[in-house]
Amino acid sequence: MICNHYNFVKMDKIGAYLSKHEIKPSLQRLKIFEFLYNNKNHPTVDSIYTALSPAIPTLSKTTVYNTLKLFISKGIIRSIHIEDHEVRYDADTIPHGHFKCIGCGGLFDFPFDHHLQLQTNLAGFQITEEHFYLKGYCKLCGAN
Amino acid sequence: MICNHYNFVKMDKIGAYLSKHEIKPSLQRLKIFEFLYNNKNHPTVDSIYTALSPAIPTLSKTTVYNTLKLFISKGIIRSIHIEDHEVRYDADTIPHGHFKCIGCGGLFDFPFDHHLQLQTNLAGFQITEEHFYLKGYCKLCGAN
DNA sequence: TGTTCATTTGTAGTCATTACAAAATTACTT
DNA sequence: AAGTAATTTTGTAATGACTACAAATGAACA
Ligand SMILES: [Mn+2]
Ligand SMILES: [Mn+2]
Ligand SMILES: [Zn+2]
Ligand SMILES: [Zn+2]
Repeated sequence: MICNHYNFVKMDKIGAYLSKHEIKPSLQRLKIFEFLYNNKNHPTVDSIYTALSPAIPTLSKTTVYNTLKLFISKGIIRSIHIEDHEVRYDADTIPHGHFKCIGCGGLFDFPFDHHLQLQTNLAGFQITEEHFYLKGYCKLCGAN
Repeated sequence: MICNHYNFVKMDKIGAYLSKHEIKPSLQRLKIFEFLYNNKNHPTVDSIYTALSPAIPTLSKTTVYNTLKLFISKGIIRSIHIEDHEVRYDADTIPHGHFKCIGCGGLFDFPFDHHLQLQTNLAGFQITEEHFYLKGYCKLCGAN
């Protein structure tokens, strides 16, 4: 159920990855990206902030917002908008689908062939992003 | 480019449509659904409110919010969350794709075969909704 | 060390949405 | 038709996620 498109070996590789994308690897940026990389359940701003606060006691929620916005502008993470009241983040930028469970709130990855859909009447349109997601009940929450 | 999945002939048919879905057809509800039905550009709460205010001078934005929420709970419209700062609404509930132009902000329909994707590793998951959308530049905004 | 620049932080402000209760409208009963 | 109850609409206040902004901190460099 989990996509593994990238292959960092160690924490210190993340610094090089950020640098390669013109992002100076400060402590906060390293930790935030590391958290996103290790937690493939698509965290929210709040869950990132709550998780990192103990390790970085001075961390500000504004920094989390700013850093995620920076990451998005550099193209190394994506934001996921499924519910109107929550934004979730994903360090996996290779196109894949998402399943949102309306029971437990879990957000799961699944692969899909993103070239199947393009045989549609969008001639002359320039596509830069594609998003595909499902909603329903996951295996554990199955309503029955 | 526009999907036409439903076939109301006249305004007064909308009352029956609402009733069939356990929605008492008040003036506000009729007008709001009619507007959504006639404007397939996926309006926002604000554009609905602004458009209907002249005809219904007493209209409250709260009523627009409440009515849209009611329509969604009864399953006759859908909300579309693509950007984090705007929610758009669609009276067409039959699965179809959306193309969001990052130039002009336009949101266009396109058909797609929603059964193509389901050959994926989601065994045991109950799917209740599927959403597929693209972002990029429309024919008019084409960046070149 | 001193100077400059980039990053982080806390606070104040914004804005879309919601909660809530009063007002208005509709439905029902006598 | 008048009275009563239920539903719907409306306006205002409150909420809460996100942003703007400027001070504080920290890194880079001479
Ligand atoms: Mn993902
Ligand atoms: Mn549509
Ligand atoms: Zn679940
Ligand atoms: Zn356009």
